[in-house]
Amino acid sequence: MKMKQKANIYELARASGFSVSTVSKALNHTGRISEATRQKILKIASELNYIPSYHAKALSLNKSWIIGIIYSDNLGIGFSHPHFSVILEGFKLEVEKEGYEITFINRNMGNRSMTYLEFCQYRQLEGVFIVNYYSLSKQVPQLIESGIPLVSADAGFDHIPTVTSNDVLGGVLATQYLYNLGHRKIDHLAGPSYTISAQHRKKGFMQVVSEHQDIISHIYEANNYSIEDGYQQALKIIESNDLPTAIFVAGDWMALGVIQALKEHHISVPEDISVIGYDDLEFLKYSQPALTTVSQNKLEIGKRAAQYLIQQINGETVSSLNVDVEIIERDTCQKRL
Amino acid sequence: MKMKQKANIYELARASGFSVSTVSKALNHTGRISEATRQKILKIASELNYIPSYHAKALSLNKSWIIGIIYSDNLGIGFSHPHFSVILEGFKLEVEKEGYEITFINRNMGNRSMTYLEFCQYRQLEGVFIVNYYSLSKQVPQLIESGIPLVSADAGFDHIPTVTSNDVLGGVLATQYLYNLGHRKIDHLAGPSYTISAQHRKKGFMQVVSEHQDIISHIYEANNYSIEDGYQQALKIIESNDLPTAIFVAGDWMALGVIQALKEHHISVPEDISVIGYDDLEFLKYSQPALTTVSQNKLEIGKRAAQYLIQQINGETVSSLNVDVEIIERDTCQKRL
DNA sequence: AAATATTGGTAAAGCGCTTTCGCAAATTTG
DNA sequence: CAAATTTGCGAAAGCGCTTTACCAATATTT
Repeated sequence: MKMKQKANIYELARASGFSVSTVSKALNHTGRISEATRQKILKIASELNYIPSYHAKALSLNKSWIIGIIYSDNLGIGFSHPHFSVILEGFKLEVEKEGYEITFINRNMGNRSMTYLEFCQYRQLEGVFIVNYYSLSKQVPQLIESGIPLVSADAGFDHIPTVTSNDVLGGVLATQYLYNLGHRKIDHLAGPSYTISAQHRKKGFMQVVSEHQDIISHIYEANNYSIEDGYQQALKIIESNDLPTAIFVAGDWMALGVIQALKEHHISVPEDISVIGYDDLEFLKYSQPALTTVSQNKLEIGKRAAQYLIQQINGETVSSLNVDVEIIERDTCQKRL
Repeated sequence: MKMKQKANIYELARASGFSVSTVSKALNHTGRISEATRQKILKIASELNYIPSYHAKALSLNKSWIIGIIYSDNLGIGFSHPHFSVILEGFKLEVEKEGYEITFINRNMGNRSMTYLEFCQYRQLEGVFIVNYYSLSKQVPQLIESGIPLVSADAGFDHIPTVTSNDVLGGVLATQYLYNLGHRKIDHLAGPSYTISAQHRKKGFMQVVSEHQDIISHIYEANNYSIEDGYQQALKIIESNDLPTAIFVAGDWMALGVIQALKEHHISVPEDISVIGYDDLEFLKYSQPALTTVSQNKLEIGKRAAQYLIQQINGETVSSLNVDVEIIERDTCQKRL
């Protein structure tokens, strides 16, 4: 077979007998040309196996169709992060629908090392999605200032449209759920107070508590969302000698630790104590007993973030958004008579 | 501040008094120019906040510095895949070290829908990393034929350099481990036979069995690697009324199902039966009891795949590679006296 | 000191595409 | 049927960078 590899627009022009500009118009469905010549050119293009050059297009049009991703992973687990990786997945699916690609913003490409902003300029990115950020996010203010469209899925910067779970609602729902099951002694194991999410979940909890005079509650606070911390804090609850009948734990990992600690002290879940977690980590539906939890709609968060970013790229203004959460009823909560 | 946004090479030329070609040489450290003028130009470049244009560079140099990723996810879990997402992470880290970016090959960009190959040509990709593939991989042969550098982390195509775990070794190690613990009645729950990995693990198992006359074994086979299938197959083992003292399960998910089934039949792990899994899924170190398993070095697989691909991009020829696996001793296996 | 080699720099073409502007031919209007 | 409009197409400049080929000015060799 004689496929002329990588024909360009000039060859199409020669082969078709039309000019380069006419060919361009035919391929892009722009400008004024007759349908007849358009079809002729298209036919030849397909015969010659024509594929346009992205680089030339991008240079000429000054548009990259690429969105930058800031995915700072200081846990060292990268794509495996059970929360943010799903959000990123939702984001990717949505932007691809609109014809955009994603690329990871990386501060040290090859030899040269760049700032976030420099990379954006270098690659002419259309916008940036900040999935999450940690220490190396000092460069974010510079991005904001530059005026490039931004959206985030991690609370923290006030000046960026942010799409996150409605964690206050989550706290409310979880607590109400336990209350409606008949629980009146409900403890809350909060996440680390320096995280916005932990603050909000706690706020939701306290809101429900204040609405019901008959709830007796204690609040404990972990240093991070780890299984280990959940375990340690549960020990405190046990030592307090004032066991609740239910615990709202601000994270699934911690909930796992809590359940383990209870088990070791022969306190059974859910018979003695009901436990509800938060996050709905994929694999915990298989834990024993399967964890009841508050599910964040991660795919939806990613999707909405994508829409918000694209709207900004198109010149619209957007604000922040809280995505609803829902209770996933499984086996770690029980009616209290 | 008067930052002239987006100065280009022409402005550098005018500002410095040199020609465009000289400026280009200064910036890229190529050609023959004096160190003095080079410094002058560099100084001006930094003053003017110069950032080159990727598109112009790529068009001119005919080099994109971008590697395509085929990550067909028919499980619908995308980045969260516990095996392949880690491999991808390792790959990404390694190629970024060498100055490459990754992008996801996507067959329907915006309106136009492209084949894998068309996308590669459109974006002038340097090479392609096939992380895994499923149904829509029919286009892969076309890629192979095109001669673009390829590497895969999923066995299946003979004509692509592939980096995978040494699953035969894994089967051998797991079985030997049980044997050395004193087990002589060892069953194997194999993965679905249409997967290469399952075949290899089983092969390793059978190899050790054939080396020891005193091993009594049965082999069961699941339809997929799911927890559910593990559960079902375990029931068969239990019904057989010829319980082994140890089971080598070809996947962690299945192992979870197996343990659950045993538990429900009051057969305790590891006291009555030892169980060893395969994969070392991140979160299973927290299962109860913590699963002993064969760990695949996923980051290493990704890293080596990256190196192999870059070597091909640089014109070298590479073959396939098996990365070593290792036993992770935890709590589901026990000495048999 | 003449012949040769090296150095420092530039002009210009090329990478592949888009788009404005202009012009002739075809079509519509009054 | 002349005038005004619309249609179909092409020439050429522009996007921002690299690189070859060439030239003049130095430096090095006999």
